[in-house]
Amino acid sequence: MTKRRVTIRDGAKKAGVSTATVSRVLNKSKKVHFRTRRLVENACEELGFYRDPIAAALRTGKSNTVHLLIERFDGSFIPDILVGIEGKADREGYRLLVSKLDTTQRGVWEPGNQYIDGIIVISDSVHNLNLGEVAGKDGLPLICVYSYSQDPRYPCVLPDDYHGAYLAVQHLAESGCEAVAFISGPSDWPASQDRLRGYKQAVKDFALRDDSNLIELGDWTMVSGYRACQRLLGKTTFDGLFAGNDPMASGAIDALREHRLDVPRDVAVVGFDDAAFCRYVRPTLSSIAMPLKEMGEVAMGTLISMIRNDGRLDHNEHVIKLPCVLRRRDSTKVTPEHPRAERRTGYVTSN
Amino acid sequence: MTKRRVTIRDGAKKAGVSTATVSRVLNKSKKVHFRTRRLVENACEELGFYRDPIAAALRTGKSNTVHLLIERFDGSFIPDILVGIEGKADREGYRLLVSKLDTTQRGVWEPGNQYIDGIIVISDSVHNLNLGEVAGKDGLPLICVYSYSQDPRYPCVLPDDYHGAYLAVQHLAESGCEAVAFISGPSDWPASQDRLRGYKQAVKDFALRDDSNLIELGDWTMVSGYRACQRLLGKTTFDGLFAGNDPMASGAIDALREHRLDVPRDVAVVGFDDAAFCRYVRPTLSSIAMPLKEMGEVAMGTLISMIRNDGRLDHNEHVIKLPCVLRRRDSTKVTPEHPRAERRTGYVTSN
DNA sequence: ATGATTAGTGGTATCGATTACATTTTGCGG
DNA sequence: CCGCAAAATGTAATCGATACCACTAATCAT
Repeated sequence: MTKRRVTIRDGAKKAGVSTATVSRVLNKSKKVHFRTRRLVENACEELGFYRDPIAAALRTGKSNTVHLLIERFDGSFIPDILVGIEGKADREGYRLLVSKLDTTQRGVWEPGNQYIDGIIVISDSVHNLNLGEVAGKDGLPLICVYSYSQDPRYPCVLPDDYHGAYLAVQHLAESGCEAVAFISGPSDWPASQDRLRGYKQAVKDFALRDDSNLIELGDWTMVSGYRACQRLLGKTTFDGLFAGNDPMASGAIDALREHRLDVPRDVAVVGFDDAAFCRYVRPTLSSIAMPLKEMGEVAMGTLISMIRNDGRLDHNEHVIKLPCVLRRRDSTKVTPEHPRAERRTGYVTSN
Repeated sequence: MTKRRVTIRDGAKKAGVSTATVSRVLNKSKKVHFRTRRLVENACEELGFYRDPIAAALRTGKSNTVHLLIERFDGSFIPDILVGIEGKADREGYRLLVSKLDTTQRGVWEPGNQYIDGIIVISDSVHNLNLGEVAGKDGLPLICVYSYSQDPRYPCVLPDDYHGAYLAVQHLAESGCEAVAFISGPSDWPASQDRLRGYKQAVKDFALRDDSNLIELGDWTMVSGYRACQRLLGKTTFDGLFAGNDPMASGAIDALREHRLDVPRDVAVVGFDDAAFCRYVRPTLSSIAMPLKEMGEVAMGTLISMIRNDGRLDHNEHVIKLPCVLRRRDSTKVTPEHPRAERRTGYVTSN
């Protein structure tokens, strides 16, 4: 406990050079003779010396730390995004500080700036959030993941909802569906709008029944999916269903079951988000998986490049969209007895 | 960009006092006249001055930062634990640094100690992990969550698995079951052992059928639960089933369904962990919920008290167990047509 | 050979807050 | 109104690494 820290001075003395030289070695500066460098490296090695990042941060004003602001830790998509962020951060030598978004907003240690080099916001409701305020008046580099940013100073990384929805409907079409219903999330969410666009485009491209009766709104919850599906069943018929997220798909399946409709025989169903429970419900639920890990990696990578670029983004587009992928499961399985797919073979377009 | 930081000296000048006094105000030292204090507070307020935590950390050697080492970010129990940890940390004025356990172990910035005051390890497989090594030779205060620690220097916070299992079996008994099967996790996991003990005790206390044929092993996966249940069905009969976790319960239900047994009519089922998907499977799955948020809070609280106590734990027991709670859902519902519970009314013991 | 570069290195002020110690002010009994 | 303890405040060294500047030695062009 009484043991003093090994400082750069100890290293310098041991190597018989000045602290400045040791510092240069530590920072991989070019201007050190390779013999000296080796000398210093050995001395530090022997002493077990490592630079104190706190002292370095004080002097340089750079802490190699990124602050992660998370809206809800228990959002199901968070963990995978974190995996991506952490991996990239680690590889690039950045530390990660985390806290809850509102915690930080109410200013507990709000302008405890200066020791973070950038900010990543993970939220799904940033449209009612002032990013400029979060970045602080010092205008720290900031990027958000999973939510739109209107402000071009702050880039954002998003799943390509349009493309994901398109994939879902394409899959249903290729499974032989001819009328695909869509249960959308609330229409004021950018994600909902994009998914609706993707749905409509695919309906057109695959010559599915184009009918506004096939579209209903939910509020992302399971019960809203159940009710939306009931409304659909009350006014029209369909053999495919695309839900804006997995809980709504789950609720819809309940409604279908109540109407004695079998999934996937009578109606094939695709959800969105590829939540963990897709593997546990029966039938297992086909879904669109967002590239969460990649989103995290890209966000971290972009932020780092902003940090190194004096806080500015170098490329033009501040909205970065990453492609989703389809996860096929039983809820869209084509069984030998009901080879819907064959009926439609040939309709399938490119892409 | 060229704007210099507002320092303690600016605050001191503005308030007409010395930096020492400002510092004392900042640190809520008693020895400041309340008039001076107000003066300083106003000055700082006006200037928008906040102490630079980096400088403070350099001087004091305390950073008010706790390092969170997470084994797997995508473990389903992580988010709720984080909620607890973050909340407590925020309230107590601690920052949270996160990284992956193995990332840090392989020494990337390993002895970048000195700027963290303590460590929290979140892992479910710490029995093959050297905690002393993680804490470093400086012996930083360390606590683990969700995993056992053999070393009394490092406390751990766990769910009370024994009690949770007991609750599950009690619930099945009270729902009218007379023979409760148990699908255990691998027997080398401490959690499995505790849950088995809880199961056995409840079987005794509630006078359920005591039969080693009712116990099978799985490996936590859904398919292992399916197979274990098949084995059970091949050698015995039962009207209740307790699975060591939710995926195994889910697999078991598949096997039951294959055998044309209805859940909960023929067999009532309880899982463990209260995973998110319990609400989405059909029937919805009763489960034992671990007090994850509380575990996080208690871990953080305990760690902080260790930090303030020179790294040592003040109370004796280094294993802290928190009670689980039962979540009743449809997989154990007693229907009017099958009022098993009534059959057993009166058997119910205390607790 | 001379002056001009440049590579390599050292000396030391500095980042901003804390705190041991010194100093001043206040309070109070007599 | 004195004296002395307690309270309040100031002075300045310090934490450890960095980076500006200065300096030496080596390289090079003419």
